[in-house]
Formats: sequence, structure tokens, C-alpha cells
Amino acid sequence: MSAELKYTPNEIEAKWQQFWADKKTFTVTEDPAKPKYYLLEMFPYPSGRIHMGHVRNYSIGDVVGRFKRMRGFNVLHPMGWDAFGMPAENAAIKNNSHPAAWTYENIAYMRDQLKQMGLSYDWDRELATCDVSYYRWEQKLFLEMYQKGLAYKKQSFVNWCPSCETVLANEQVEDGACWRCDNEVQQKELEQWFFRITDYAQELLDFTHKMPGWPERVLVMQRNWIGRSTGCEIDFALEGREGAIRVFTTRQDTLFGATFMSLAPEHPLALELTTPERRAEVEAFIDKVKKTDRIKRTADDFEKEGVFTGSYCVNPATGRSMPVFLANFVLVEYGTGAVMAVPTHDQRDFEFAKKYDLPLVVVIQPQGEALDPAAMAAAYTEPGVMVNSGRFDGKPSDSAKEEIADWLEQEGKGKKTVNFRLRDWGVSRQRYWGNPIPIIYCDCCGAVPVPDTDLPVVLPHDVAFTGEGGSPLARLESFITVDCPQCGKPARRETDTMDTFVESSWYFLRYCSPDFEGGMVDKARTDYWMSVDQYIGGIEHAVLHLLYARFFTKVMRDLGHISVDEPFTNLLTQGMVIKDGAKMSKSKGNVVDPDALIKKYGADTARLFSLFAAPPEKDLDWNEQGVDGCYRFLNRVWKLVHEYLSAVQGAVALDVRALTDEERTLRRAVHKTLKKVTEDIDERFHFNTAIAAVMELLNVLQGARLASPQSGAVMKEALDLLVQMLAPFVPHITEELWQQLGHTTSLADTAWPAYDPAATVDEELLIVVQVNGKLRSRLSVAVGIDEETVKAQALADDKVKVFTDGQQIRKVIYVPGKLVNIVAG
RNA sequence: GCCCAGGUGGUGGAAUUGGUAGACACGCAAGAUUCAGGUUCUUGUGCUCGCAAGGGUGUGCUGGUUCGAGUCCAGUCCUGGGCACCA
Repeated sequence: MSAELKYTPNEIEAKWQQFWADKKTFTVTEDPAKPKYYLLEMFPYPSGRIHMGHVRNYSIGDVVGRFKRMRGFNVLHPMGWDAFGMPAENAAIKNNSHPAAWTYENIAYMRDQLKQMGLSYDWDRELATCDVSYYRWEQKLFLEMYQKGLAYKKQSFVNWCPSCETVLANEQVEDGACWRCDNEVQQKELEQWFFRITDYAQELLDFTHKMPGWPERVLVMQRNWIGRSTGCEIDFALEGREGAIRVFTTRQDTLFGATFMSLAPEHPLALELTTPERRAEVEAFIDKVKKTDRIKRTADDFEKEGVFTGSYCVNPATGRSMPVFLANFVLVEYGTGAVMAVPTHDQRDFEFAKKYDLPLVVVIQPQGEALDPAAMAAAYTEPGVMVNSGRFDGKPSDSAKEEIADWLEQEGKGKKTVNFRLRDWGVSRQRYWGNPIPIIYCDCCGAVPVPDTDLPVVLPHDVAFTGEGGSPLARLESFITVDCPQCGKPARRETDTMDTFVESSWYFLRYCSPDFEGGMVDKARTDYWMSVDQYIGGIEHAVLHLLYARFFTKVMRDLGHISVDEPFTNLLTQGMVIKDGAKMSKSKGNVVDPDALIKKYGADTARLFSLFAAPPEKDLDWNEQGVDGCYRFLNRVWKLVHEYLSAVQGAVALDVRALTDEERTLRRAVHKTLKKVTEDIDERFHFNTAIAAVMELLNVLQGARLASPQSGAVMKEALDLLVQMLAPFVPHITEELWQQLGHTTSLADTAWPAYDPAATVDEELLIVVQVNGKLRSRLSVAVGIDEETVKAQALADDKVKVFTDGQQIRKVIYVPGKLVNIVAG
């Protein structure tokens, strides 16, 4: 093969990447004349290098983007950087550098890598969340939320390393110890900022039932996370003093069986209710619980423990005097932080009662059975028949639930309520590399928002990184010291920064008008593009990121910035990239380096393999030999086109009426493939089967012989279509071949071809003949053949007769165009 | 424990509506080209019986529905994921 005929991916790819960049092929603006399509892949954290997960994610997205573009859509396909976060700070400590330097270097390198992939991004819209031009608007939003009461401060517990004097994220706590110094981690209570996502719990839940474009399992995970439960709040009057303990329960049908009360150790009444003689023991218990880290405390094998406060309350249904305990398994954040304990019908209460020898009263029994409290080995948690419950005796517990709730409301002893598992979103991070929370603390005025005119609060550059002594910001006097915007007296800045999930909760909105100077988003432009038509990313973000982004969308809607209820119409969650049976990771040593891959095979091969090896939502098993196979395929495509180049250049115009049988058959294969590829991409996102279909077509074309003038025309059409069909998957080689086939417009700018329906119609059908459901023969018949003729042919078939001779034909079933099944016996 | 996916050749996977199971690719085997290796090309390749024609068998397991089941139903086992003291 001569040198110019050789497939040289690296040369070709650089050439066309430059071409698309020069021509600004993928730059878009709002165009009311075209249908819009907003395609988005989750933006990467600039960790240093892209990994195979990115290659896969962005290859999938690029097929959709290029395909939709060829289909006439105005495609918005942006890319950016989720650039704040802890790794930058850790790297700074380790390398004695600055998080900004580290981050921007990584971005430059990774941008280059993405460009080498040939992805169809509108790079003019690129953004980095650590840029003040981005995070300044987030500060504005924070203040708008603050004004609406959607951002607020409250006491909350954090993991605290007393030796490093710093807050630790959950993943920095290893077996209860600090990851850096190995000292014991404590729980420390700090004032922290929260977003009131719970205000939107119901709407977030309701919409999960109106999102057909999302995978059901993601919706289920979000519903579980939101965790709505309906029940009652019931007041239990305190004995011998004013006041009451309010509980939340979903099992008000067991109220008559409540024999004691369990409070969270952090409950406000915990110490108040403790009698002097119990005080020492109770305090010791509270102390012990506080020292236990939250992960351990909520582990399933954690032993139930408690302590008696010395006080009693009254069961509002029975008048029974109930001892009040503190229990380590009661969570202060959920419900009211207090639980009415029904040991006969709740397993936790049962174990607790057995341990502390508390009374058991059965109030629900299985149909036709009498439970003996003394003999019970576990709580009975199923529905049943009510007993020992006064006027409700004999009723089914299911319906009594509603009646007891009504009765409590009438008596003024309780009311029906809804509770959510979802908690407000704590956004304070005692970190440097994040968006500063724009608040000033004044001794006279309290928390004061930074005035609009003083925004943004710019993250100062000149800080020291030691990893100790808390956030670097908190030690930077020049940052902290500020005059109160209200009274002018000396005040102090908030030194906490925001959780990086905040930035990723609205970046998709900023992409619509990334240059807008007047606010977070330019409403007109954002209204044109939103919602995101297709969002693609890893399943690991099923809950947090995707829920926060939904929350922010609703908040920004209510603040008047945007018009949509939901950010992402369709969601595709792609599977992981696996090698040797495990997720790629440095520790396992099974990492494939995208740079090396592209250098050796080119981006087209890397893209093709990650699309061909598995459907997008499944895990992908990386296999070097499979990559070789894809490279071979591209070489065969290259060779095929060049082999026929001179023949098709001189080809006559295609005349479909003048084709030989052989030519028609070849053309049928081409148009059938085009039909399948179109449908596989557009309707199913099954890129692996689309590619397989093109491979099959290539096998057919390789065997073709050019015998007549028209066969040159058929081959020319075949090669044009073959190249066009492959364009979304392997854009560089196809642009090159397209040009060599004599076309002058860029392939990216051509319309996706339409298949000729007439050419896909079979002239003969293959009918499968079964006897008693077993395949025995095949018949080739004319398309329009009638049922009786097919049946007769099937029965007369020699291979069929072998199995029907001497048998009685009981029934003959004909599925038109498919098969005949003869029932004999 | 609860919920959700999934289980198909030596491997990744295909079978879109209940109608030819294993497309396509990898691997393997034989052959051609080559001094040789690599590349490229041709042929074969679920298992099994058979020289062959052909037969039997086969989609985790056990049943069921149906003329016909990888696909539907019931049960069961295994794998992966999510949730889990949430009152």
C-alpha cells in the first residue's frame, strides 16, 4: 500500500479538529427557526487527566450531539469545569503550591485532551466554577435565597480533628480517626448555613411521577431519599409539671400499647427532665453518644442503649404513666426527636424494653390468634385486629389508623402530619477552595448580607496552606476584617465557603448565557435553551447532584430567573468502565491511559470501542483486543473507500429502474442498514448495534463486484452513505473520506441521509417452517404470497414430510411473512 | 430485612411486538500470502452424536401458560446496585 493510502489517524484527526475550530462549526446561538436541542454531559472535576469514564461519557454524548445536528437541530453542547473542591487544597498542601495554579494547569491539560477526542463542543461557552465570573452569581443567588428564608443558619455537628484543628468530610474519617494524623475524630457543634430543600420536598417528590425521560431506578432512589411518610404528631403531657413531649408516629394504631417514651440524647428536654439523682448517669450517657461518630451510630449492628431520666409522661389514650428514657437510636433530626415506644409492635422498642425490663402491652393481634406478651420473641409489626384499645377493639388495625388519627384531632391531642426523611442541605465548608459565603457578622447587627455593590466577595489569593489550624481563610486578617455594611462598625466576614455541589446545581443554566454580566442568567436566552433535552452522566450522582440541581431549578423558577420546573427532560446514566473485573483504579493497577490510547490508535478508535463494546447504560469491560478490532474495522473502511475511489468518481447517475438483481440486493442492504442505524441512534441509543450493522454492511460491500455502469453508481451511493452513517461515531476519518469522495462541504454540515423506503422492501421472504415448534425447513417465497399457498408449500416440503409422515396434521399456524408451524401427532 | 436491575457460547454482547437463539466483534483452529514474525485475506467455530447428510440438546434452576417461551406467569438460587435503627 502506498504511503498516501495508509490510514494515519493522528494526522487526520489534528487536521479536522483544526478545521472545526477555525470554522466554529459547533458554535451556536439562539435560532427560533430551528428546533433546539440542549445536550449536556456532566462536567468533570479537573483532577489532572481525563479517565476512561470521561472518554465513554463524552463519546456517548458526542454521538447524540452530532446526530441531532445532522438532523437539523440547533444543538447546544457545552463543556466546563467543576473546579472548586478539596483535592486542589490537598494537592496544594502536598506540593507547596496554590489550589488555583493546580486547578488551572489541570484544566489546560484536560481541555487539550478533550479537544483531541474531537468532541463537538461549543468551546465559546466554556466555564470554570472557580472563576469569579461564575461564582459571583452564586453569591447573588445565595443572598436572594437568604432574603426568602431559603438560606439560614443553625447549629449542626461536624467531624472535627482536634489535632489538625480542622473539619473533616465523612470520607476523611477512617475508622473514627483523622486520615492525616490518625487522631480520634470528635463531633463538634458549629453554626452552619443550610438551604431549605425541605420546603421543596413535596414538589421534588411529586415530579418524580411526571418524569418519563428518567430511568425508573433513579426516580426510585430519589423517592427513597426524600422519604415521605404520613402519620400523626401526638402530645404526651408531662407528669407533675407543665408541658408535653411531642412525638411523630406512623403507627398511631399502636398508641394504646405505648408504655414508655424514648428521646434523642440531643433532645432539648433531655436534661430538663432529668431528676437530680439521675443527673450524673444521664450526663455520662449523653457524653458517650456525642463522642460516637454518626456513621457508627447509625450502623445496623449498633447496640441499643438508653438511660432513664427519672421523669414520666402520660399516654393520652390510656392515661398510663410512661417513664421517659433517652435512647441512642433516636435521631434528633427526624420527626420531633422523640418516639412513643410500643415494644410489642416495634422491634427496636422490643429490644429496648427487654434490656431495661419495661412493660409490654399487646394491642394488635394476628387474625384468630392471641399474642402473649410474656412469650413474644420479637415484635409483631404486621397489621391485625385491635385489642386493649378501648372503643377501637375488634377493628382491623389498617382502618383504625385513620380513625385514631381523626379521634386525636377531635380531642385536640394530636394532628395528622407528613414527615420527610430529607434534611435541609448543609452547605458550609470550613475550606479555602470554594465560593465564599457573602455574609458579614456584626456584634450589633448580627448576620448582614454583603450589599450588591460590594459583590462579589473575591476569594483572596495570598493564603498559606499547612493543612492545620482550620480554614486558611479564617486566619487571613485582611479577609476577615470588614466594616459592617449596616452600622459601619468593625465586623467580621463569614470564612466558610460553599459546598461544591452548589456550583454544579446551576452550571447548566449558566451555559445558556455564559457571558451575561447582568445576573446569573439572561432570561430570554435561557428560556430558549432550557430544559436540557438530554443529560448524560454516571449513576453515582443519582441522588445528590441530580436532586440538588432539581431543587435549584425550582428555587430559581420561584425567584423569577427561569421558567422551567425541571432541569433535565431525559437522563441517561451510563455504566462504569471495568477492566479485569474491577473498576479502574490506581490501587488495582488496571488503569488505561486515554493519552496512550489516542496516541496509539487515534481518537476515532477510542470512541468507537467505547461505543461498540456495550450499550451505554451497562458497565463496559475494557479489552485491548477489542480496541484492536475497532482499529482494524476503521482500516478496512479506509481501504474499501480507496479501493473504489476511481470507480465511483467516474460513476454515472443512479437509475434505480436500471439495476440488476445483484445491484438491487446490494442497494437494499445499504438502505436497510441506514434505516437500522437511524433508528438505533434516534430511538434506542443502542450505538453498539448500530455500529454492528455498519460492520455487517462493510462485509457485504467488500464482496461486491462492479459489473455494469450502474454498479458504480450503486457503490458511490453506498460509500457516501456508509461514511455519513459512521460520522457521529468516528467524525475524523469520515470527514477525511467524505472529502476524498469528492464532497466539498464538511460532513458535519450535511444533513443526516434519509433511507429510500422502496429500496428496503424485500422481494422474497424467508419463511421458517416448524413442525411442533421445532425448526425443520425454510421456504423462500414471493412477497405477496397468500396464506393457503404458503401452507401448501410448507406441507409439501420434503424435509417437513420426514416429520409429518404417518402423523395426523392437527393444525397449521401461519404468521404472515415469518413462519409456518405445523402441529402434527 | 426492604426495593430495583441482571443471569444467554471460551469472552464482550445481539435477538426492538411471544415466532430461525448466539447478529457484530474478540479469542481460538486450519489454510493462503511472507525467508520468518507481524500484518492482511479465506474458511470454520454453542455443546453433543455422526465420515457426511443429518439428529439430539441448549438462554441460572423448578414448574406453568401457549401451536410456539431467552422473551409472559409462579416459585427458587445466584450476582450487582440502592435504602436501612427514619419511629
